[in-house]
Amino acid sequence: MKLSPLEEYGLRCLIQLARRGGVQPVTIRQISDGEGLSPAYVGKLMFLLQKADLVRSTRGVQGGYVLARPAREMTLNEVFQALDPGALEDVCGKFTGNNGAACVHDGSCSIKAVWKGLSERINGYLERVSVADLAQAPQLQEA
Amino acid sequence: MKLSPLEEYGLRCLIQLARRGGVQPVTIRQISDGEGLSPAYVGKLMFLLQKADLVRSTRGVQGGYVLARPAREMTLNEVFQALDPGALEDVCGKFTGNNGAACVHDGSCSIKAVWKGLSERINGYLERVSVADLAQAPQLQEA
DNA sequence: GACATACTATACAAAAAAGTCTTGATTATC
DNA sequence: GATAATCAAGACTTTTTTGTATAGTATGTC
Repeated sequence: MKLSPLEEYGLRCLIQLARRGGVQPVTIRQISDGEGLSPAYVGKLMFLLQKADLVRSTRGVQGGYVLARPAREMTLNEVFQALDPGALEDVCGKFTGNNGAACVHDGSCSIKAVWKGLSERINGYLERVSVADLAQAPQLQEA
Repeated sequence: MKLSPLEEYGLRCLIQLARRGGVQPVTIRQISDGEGLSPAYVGKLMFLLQKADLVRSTRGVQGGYVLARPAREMTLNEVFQALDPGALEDVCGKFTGNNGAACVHDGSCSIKAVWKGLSERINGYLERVSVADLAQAPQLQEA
């Protein structure tokens, strides 16, 4: 039950974009300097975020990245989904044990029900927190 | 934002113990057969669960494992903590980037506040679900 | 239109985690 | 008290994930 590095760092990059927040694109170099990450790694993160339509890129000399939408309308749920696809989903499909393709609990699977309830809770919380919340306040959000 | 295999499988083993629930110890072989896992792997899981005082073992011929406490008093929070220590904690200590030992956001770290809020939410939910809830009902718990 | 800047995409290496194996210790039964 | 059953603990291998490197494409400026 934890955040992956991709989720953590990707989120930070988005927050930095939101903070610099102008119309002027922010370059990978600027982001990587600001966050203490390698340019190559930031490139990969931005690639993932762009595929999920969270950032928009401009190439060439004055190029860089801007948020694709206002930070206020960008939820943590979307962000994590983009950076670690299929995380909170399909538990019974992933963990099947060695008995073959099907879950040994097939039919009366209680784990599935619990996990569903749990993931709904978590996603519910993540949907109520926007990137703007994080970008603006150093204080705890009581969303 | 996902469960690790250890958390998933370890939880299942506990549920199985709760279901068989007698005074008679359940052997590793029985658990591994029931869950479709290798005996060696179940051994490792039970080792972790015992260190956390969630199960109690008896050696020798009629040995095996029993729950250390009633399943009703055993929360998912404890279980996950036992199987993946330090998961929902200390994010800023773990992900520091390349700028050295300290988080580049030191001082005005908004991520830390957010993550704190998030982990409190999740733990709050996990504390309200017991192993007994999962062992008994195939339906969704609205805890 | 050549060149430098900057993103795009994939292949590769390194690190972490998962899962297996082996050796050892303990206990009931005969 | 010898034997078979069963857990204990750590070393080892395999797989997955993370992070890096590299080759390629687009664009603004001179």
